[in-house]
Amino acid sequence: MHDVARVAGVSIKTVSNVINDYPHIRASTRQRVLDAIDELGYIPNVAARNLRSGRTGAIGLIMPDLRHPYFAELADDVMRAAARHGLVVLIEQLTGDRQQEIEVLRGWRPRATDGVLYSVLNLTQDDVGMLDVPVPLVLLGDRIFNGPTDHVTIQNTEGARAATEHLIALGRRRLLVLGAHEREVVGSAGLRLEGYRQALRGAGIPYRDELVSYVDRWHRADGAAAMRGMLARGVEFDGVVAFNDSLALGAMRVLQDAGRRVPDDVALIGFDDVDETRYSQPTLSTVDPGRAEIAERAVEMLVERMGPGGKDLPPREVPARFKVVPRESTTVRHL
Amino acid sequence: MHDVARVAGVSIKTVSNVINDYPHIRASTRQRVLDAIDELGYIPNVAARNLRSGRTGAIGLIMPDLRHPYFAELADDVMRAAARHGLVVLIEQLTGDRQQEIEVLRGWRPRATDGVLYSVLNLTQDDVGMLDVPVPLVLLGDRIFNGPTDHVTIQNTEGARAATEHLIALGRRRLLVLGAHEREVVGSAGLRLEGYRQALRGAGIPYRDELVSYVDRWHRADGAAAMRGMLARGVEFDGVVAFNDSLALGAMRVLQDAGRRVPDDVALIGFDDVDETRYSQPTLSTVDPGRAEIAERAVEMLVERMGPGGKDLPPREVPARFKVVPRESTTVRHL
DNA sequence: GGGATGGTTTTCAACGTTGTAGACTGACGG
DNA sequence: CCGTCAGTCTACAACGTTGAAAACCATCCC
Repeated sequence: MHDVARVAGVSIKTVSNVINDYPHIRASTRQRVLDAIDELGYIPNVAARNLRSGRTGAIGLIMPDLRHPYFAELADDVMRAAARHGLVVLIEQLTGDRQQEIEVLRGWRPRATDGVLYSVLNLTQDDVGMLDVPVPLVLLGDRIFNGPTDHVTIQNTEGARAATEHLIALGRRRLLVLGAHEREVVGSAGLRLEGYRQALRGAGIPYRDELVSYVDRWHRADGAAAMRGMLARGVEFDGVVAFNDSLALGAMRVLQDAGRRVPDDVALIGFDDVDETRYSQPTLSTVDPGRAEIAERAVEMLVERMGPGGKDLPPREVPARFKVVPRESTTVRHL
Repeated sequence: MHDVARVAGVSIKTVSNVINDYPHIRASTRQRVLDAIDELGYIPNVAARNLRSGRTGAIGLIMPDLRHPYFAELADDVMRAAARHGLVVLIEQLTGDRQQEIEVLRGWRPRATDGVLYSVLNLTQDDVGMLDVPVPLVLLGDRIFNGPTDHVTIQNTEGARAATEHLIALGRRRLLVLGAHEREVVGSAGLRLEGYRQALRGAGIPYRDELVSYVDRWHRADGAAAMRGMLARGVEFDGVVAFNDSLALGAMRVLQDAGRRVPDDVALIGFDDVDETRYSQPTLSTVDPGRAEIAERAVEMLVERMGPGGKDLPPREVPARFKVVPRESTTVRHL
């Protein structure tokens, strides 16, 4: 920067002003500085800028690992949205371990960014205190309500309810659930289960616990294992509400191995609308939770909070628009 | 840090020394400092540290977007490997635009990290000059050879050849190729095509251009479209070598829609061994290019280069071990 | 002509840390 | 008793940038 200043014949502060688009600069001066920058191939030192200005130009994204297609696609959406605001995204993966999650929040990373997007996983209402971090924070997803922060929520209950109603509309009555979590109430699993129950209630179908499969993790392998367990126990069912697409796809595979036709014998619906659902055999009906909108809004809200006066905004909660996406796995062929 | 020093009754430099594990510190002093740090909840300022020390603790990962399951899984592997070395990963996505790719390399991001992992996409041998960046660089994948940098390579030719031979061993002779790139020689597509040709040659099967489907991008949708095109043209084939799993899965879906049985009518093999291949219907045979090993080795090599004397190491090229993973899409059922 | 005005540029200090070099301390050998 | 030495600790400056405030400089108006 000193070199640039010397070449352009100005002070380093003027170079700084040019770089930062300070308005009151004579056009000719600006041009001389820009030329000098070009000539010398000068690139600002990020660390020094961060140190002096207190902002890093980066936001953190704390989420479960990228192996989940949903989170990979969410990360992609977030990175694109952030790029539109000139921000870089630092991804921090959660292992599913509650202790690690708390350490991540308490750790230095949040302080190395201007703000944090946090796709909550293992924390509960009791952990609200944990969210009292010194940087702007926006939550994605579910779990903690009445927190001190902004929150872009997936409409878990409403979405699961709509998914379940979709199966009921096909005439299915014995509806398996994949992905429930024991004793959980405020997480995705708990909320989606509630949606399922609401739909049953609405249709006058009794809720039966034997149809609920408790699955901790939501990978394909878990869906496959859960379905194998159900089949082994000889449970009868003609529809499956899976709490995410991976579970649904893992389960579908097992169903087909067992000779059940999808959707004829068993109709199947997932949750998340990952790209993969468009290419499975059969294609998977699912609930689009509004992922792109979630990323977009979350970044926007974070940017607002990072801006001047952002600290004084009251906590906001924005529900994303969801919609049921019917595909082949719930489309009974006309024979 | 000043506060910590005051509370512990030492100079700030001693605090710094404790934090950085400087060996010559009296145990009692260290303890007093640690206690003070704890008491005050002190966290080092990353920007200041970066500025003073010249290192950022971050490495860049330049790659195509995370929507490709292969790259999402690779990013995950890289992040885990980096974490083991105490490094953070900054992901930069490529759009597929050659100009953007050059800008990314020329841009400030590489300079904001201690080193860069670069999963080459659109550059060719002619662009070797572009790689002359001021930070340590390790290439992942293919494309540029005899570059000035370290290079962890996928065994594209050998892998594709083994995949093709796998189909030939099943007795298939009319082998479709999905994912070739026009006139390309040194990229994944070119190298994999070469492997395909080698396998045909080895088996005395003539190479026929009508069986080669040129597909620019390698998403599921592209595989589906390519396969639709082939079917529309009435090309006859009994096996498909797809240059990645997404292409294969997209194509498989179209094949099944068209009433072709996989693998009975058409055997199908992909490339990458993404998780999804284990759950498709039927499961997809593929080539495991050694992704975990690639991430691991690449980070290791980058760390070596970032260390003292790293600049003087000669460029190294490490081929990853690959292996064919046979699954149902190439396992003819015994009827 | 002098002061007010507003655009343009500069000076100065500071952000929080670490590298360098040196100061202090006690133990030890001569 | 002094010099040496290893082990500990500290003073100081510097990393490259930007915020605050002041200086400069035309222009304009009374």
